[in-house]
Amino acid sequence: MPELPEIEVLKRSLEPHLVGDTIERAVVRDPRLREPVRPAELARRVTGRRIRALRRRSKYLLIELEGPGAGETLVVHLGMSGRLTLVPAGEPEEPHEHVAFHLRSGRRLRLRDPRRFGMVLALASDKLEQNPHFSGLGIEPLSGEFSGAWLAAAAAGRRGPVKSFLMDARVVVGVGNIYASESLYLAGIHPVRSVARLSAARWDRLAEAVVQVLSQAIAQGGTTLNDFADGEGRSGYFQISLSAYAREGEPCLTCGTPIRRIVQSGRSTFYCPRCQR
DNA sequence: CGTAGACCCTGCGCGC
DNA sequence: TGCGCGCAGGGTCTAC
Repeated sequence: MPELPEIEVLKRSLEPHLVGDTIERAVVRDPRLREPVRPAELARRVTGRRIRALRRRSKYLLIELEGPGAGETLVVHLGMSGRLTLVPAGEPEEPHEHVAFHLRSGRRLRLRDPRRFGMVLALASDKLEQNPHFSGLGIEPLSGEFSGAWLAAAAAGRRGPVKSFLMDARVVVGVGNIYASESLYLAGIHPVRSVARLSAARWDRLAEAVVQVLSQAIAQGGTTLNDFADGEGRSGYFQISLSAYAREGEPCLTCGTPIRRIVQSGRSTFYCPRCQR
């Protein structure tokens, strides 16, 4: 479901409602997620704490809680099928509901995740960077330091197709399967091309394309192919703007050549065989 | 060391 | 209608 833009949209939609509210109870209905939820530890770290701020790192939503010391951070990852929504108290439980946070305002923040690739855990805020999920993460593509030169430097001595490189979170975070195809299409770069064979100018174009695609997707509320929704259940509409992803056989918007689908590292890649070299 | 593939899950749409 | 198959936005581990 979610790549960087979807998590950013989720964060922005929840922020005004959550900041200032207090978590009164963490209810774990089904601990079976990618990493089993630890109910006792979760409750201990979040119960009674006021929500100070929301942040995003990579595809993780970070809910920062006040507390003694540096405070605690509630970490939520949506995996492929996770949905985090704010609902009124008394809303009936839905299938695949794993965790619900009861808030002082009476609302509930609940996580549903049919495929169970998601994650919920709480960490001491000052230990976040040392956590294995975060310690190896690469650069944020919407940060000022991200550039073609940065990508080129990260690619030095590496091999393999540029699409896999772009989706490697140790290099740059947040670019998943949809936005990798879209960025390469916009940059006019063939997804199979080796990172060892990209000029500096093309690295620049790629970095610009990534920034443009992600920014536009955020502005349009994310991509809803099946089930993405923000914290209040609203769908995104960037799917209307997709140029390559999920358009196999349909004409390229630039040259009319049918969009092609191939499989790289077990994931679908969509590209225009004429415009992308 | 880096890269490719398998794997973790459920649900949906499609063709037969 | 019902069934089997392929496919799905992610991350991690293993084998080469």
